[in-house]
Amino acid sequence: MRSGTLQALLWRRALEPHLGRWSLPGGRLRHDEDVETSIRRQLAEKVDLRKLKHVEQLAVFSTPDRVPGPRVVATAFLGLVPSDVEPTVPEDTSWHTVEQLPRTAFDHGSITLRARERLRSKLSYTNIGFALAPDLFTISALRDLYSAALGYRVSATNLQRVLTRRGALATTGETVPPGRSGGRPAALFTFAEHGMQVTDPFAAFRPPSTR
Amino acid sequence: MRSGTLQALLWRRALEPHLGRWSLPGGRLRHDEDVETSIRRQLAEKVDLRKLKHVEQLAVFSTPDRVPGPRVVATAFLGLVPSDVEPTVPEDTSWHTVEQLPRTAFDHGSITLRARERLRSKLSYTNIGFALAPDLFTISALRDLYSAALGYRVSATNLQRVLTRRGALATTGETVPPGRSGGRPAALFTFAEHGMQVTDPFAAFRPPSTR
DNA sequence: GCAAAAGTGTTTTAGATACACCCATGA
DNA sequence: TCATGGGTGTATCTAAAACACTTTTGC
Repeated sequence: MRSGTLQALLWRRALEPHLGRWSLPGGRLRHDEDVETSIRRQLAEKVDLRKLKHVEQLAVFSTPDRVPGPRVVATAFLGLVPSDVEPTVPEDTSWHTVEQLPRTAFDHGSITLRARERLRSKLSYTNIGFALAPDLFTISALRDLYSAALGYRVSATNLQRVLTRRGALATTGETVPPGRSGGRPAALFTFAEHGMQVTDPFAAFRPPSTR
Repeated sequence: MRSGTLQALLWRRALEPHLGRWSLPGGRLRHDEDVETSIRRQLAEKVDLRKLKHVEQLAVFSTPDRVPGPRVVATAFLGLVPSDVEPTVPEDTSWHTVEQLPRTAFDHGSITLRARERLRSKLSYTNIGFALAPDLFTISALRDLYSAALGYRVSATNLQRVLTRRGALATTGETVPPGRSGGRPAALFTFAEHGMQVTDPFAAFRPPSTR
């Protein structure tokens, strides 16, 4: 994610079919690796992306004709990279705003939209923001990340309170000086846990309280 | 599900490896079908189960040594059958309480537990109860189903209110006479929608209200 | 009449939103 | 001293849980 929008990393296909179209990075599963190891390897080898803070399975896409030629079953993943990773990606690879994806190869467009959907729901009931944010961040920076991912303006006030009440945020004591236009220095926060945790397990039907 | 517990349909393996152990029904994917079509076909052919009210992907299990011999990648599903389906299953197939599963083949025990986890969360924020209940049911019958699936006693009062407020329940006007021990006749309800719907989309971070 | 089961009314609690206000800084 | 952005205090809203109470039946 960069510049206030949610972005997906795509690369241009160098082979038929769908030569020249944008596609999600990936490749064949080896016999000695599981699917998560495989996708991490592919991202490292093919697009030099090693700093994923979170990787999770999305779904299997298996319609027989989803790819021309011999049948290909794909396990799709959602992988998240913090907003401060250097954007150096290889030639023929680039980040694309999810709101206006280019024409993609195969079903990669709908896979991307499903990934966004998954991210959006997890932002609500987990601490998954840790995977989008740098290690240290101000609340307004975090607000921008959440707003971009969710597609609507999030209130910084409430974001801070909700995440704090849930124990997801930790204060560092450090601050950042204001810009030219002034304003109070912003405090720097961290996520308390690294690794996804469900922070709001019972949206309803909670077990009876034990008091 | 039957008799107040959550149950899984397992069949005894007739072949090595793990001959005689209980395993989840399934089989190889054909070239002309997607994974959901495939699992529905296997359930129909192998264990004569055709009345699934809901089927959804769980996850891919792909650890290289999860099955002895040549590598097998499995796409696991959660499939739900209403409580009133006749329990006629073939020889060597039977329903097992998930709380005390027998020794299973391969990783089928952990797959089953993951399925239960998925079901439990979806009971909270969707109308997925429709897939566990008969077409017509009393609130106390529904309460028993929810209680068995969730593993704790659900209040009939609050269950009715929550599902009603969310628009998931519909009244039918019909009632059921009480048993020998008396009591007020119970009203029969239906689920308003057949097909899973998210009924509580925003556990948090709802978009600003448009008023 | 009384026990049993179903269902409703009402209070309480918890987690979130909304919004007014105070704080710390640059120019 | 004033505009600006950061942060807190407090009221309000909403969904759910908790529980007292009423309804309708069998015996």
